[in-house]
Amino acid sequence: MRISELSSATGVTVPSIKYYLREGLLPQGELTSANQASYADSHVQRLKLIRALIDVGGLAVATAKDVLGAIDDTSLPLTCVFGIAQRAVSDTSLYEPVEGETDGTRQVRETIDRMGWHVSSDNPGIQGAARVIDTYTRVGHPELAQIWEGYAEAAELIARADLATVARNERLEAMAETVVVGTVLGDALVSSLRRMAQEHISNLQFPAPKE
Amino acid sequence: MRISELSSATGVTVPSIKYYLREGLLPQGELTSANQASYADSHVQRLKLIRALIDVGGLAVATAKDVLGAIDDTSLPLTCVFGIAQRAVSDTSLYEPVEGETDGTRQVRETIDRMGWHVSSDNPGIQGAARVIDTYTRVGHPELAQIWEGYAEAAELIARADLATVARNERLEAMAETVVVGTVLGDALVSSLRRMAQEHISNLQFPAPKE
DNA sequence: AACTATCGGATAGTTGTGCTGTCCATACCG
DNA sequence: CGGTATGGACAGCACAACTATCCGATAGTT
Repeated sequence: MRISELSSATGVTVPSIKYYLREGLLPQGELTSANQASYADSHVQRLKLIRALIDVGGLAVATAKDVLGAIDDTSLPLTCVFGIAQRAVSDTSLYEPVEGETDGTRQVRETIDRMGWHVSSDNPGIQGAARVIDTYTRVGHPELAQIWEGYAEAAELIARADLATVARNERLEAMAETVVVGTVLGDALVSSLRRMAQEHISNLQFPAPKE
Repeated sequence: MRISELSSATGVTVPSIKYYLREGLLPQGELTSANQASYADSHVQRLKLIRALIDVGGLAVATAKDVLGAIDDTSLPLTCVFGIAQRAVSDTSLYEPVEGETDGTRQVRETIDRMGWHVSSDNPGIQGAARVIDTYTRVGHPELAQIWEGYAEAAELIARADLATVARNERLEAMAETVVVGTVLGDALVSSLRRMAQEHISNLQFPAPKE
């Protein structure tokens, strides 16, 4: 398969494919001569995955490169892949360490205890959650900082579904990819479902007159 | 309060404040003469809100302008503000309409029915969820498309917590802002909690040897 | 009243990201 | 054998979000 066929098989333009090759997201094709290369089905799959991570998962190109590297490194244990995928979706200013002890970090620790969770202190979720809580108060909406109880229960349900799906996978070598795709795209799915549920519950609580 | 005081009160640089003024996110200060303006506490609050939406919520500047407009428009009913906030967080390629009937849209409709939700057909979550489902299959991980059951239950829990918090607000004129902040920042909070819960559940299912 | 720092407003420039376009020597295809 | 496609290098582009510079006016100190 040559580059133009790879392009038409995936809908990605040839210049973009060349860009991903340059950036190291897509492995080089097998060179058949000085300036001819052939691409396999695995390149089609990889390219679809790249676009999924970038377009649907919202990852930056450089971040996508990192998680693809984690998928390819078969020596990495699964928990490690999880961590890399988590850090990838968390690759925004949101997750930069909050300096020192804040109300947010305190509340997050309390909730972790209450839920009986066992979470390592470098989990990016801790920083992210603490920052959101602190922001709620900062913008003058401390009432939102109490929204926790429902969210934490829900997060545990989600994580159970996540792990059950990963465990159900029979092909062991595909599990790393499942973990990455599930973690990165799962956020978008949860948000989308939240939008729908919000409208439903909102209709129950504030019934609008039919137009 | 002059612009430099506004700057030091919020930690936002003077050029950035000028930029937000230009773009219409921050209302002009009251002109005391041809080239002197004074800013009030409301400007400090607004500026903090702007940075929260952009930095923590991840909104684009232009999108933040839209939701701020929705907060200010007191004639808008709350359900409308909800919709605008939802569309704001959904302002990525993820939510562009999927053309035609796909497996994803079919599965989303099924889930909506099963959950007994009442969701209008232009809810951005429908497009977003459908696209994620379709992407799961496209990248060769159809097993993830079954992750639904847990997610939908969890989304309903989250939405209940959201609505309960909004309803609990005593100041009616602040409810629109609560809705926006809760919707926009809530996604980040849910994702963060998901990261923590994932690590916890992952430790339960795949206990790692202590180093 | 002079002087200096700061102001608002306008405009231009910078940085980073994610492509896209052009070029060229080579290679395949009819 | 001639036209089209290829790989690779490099420059260019569009957009977003600032950031820097300049200007004449003004506020506050002296």
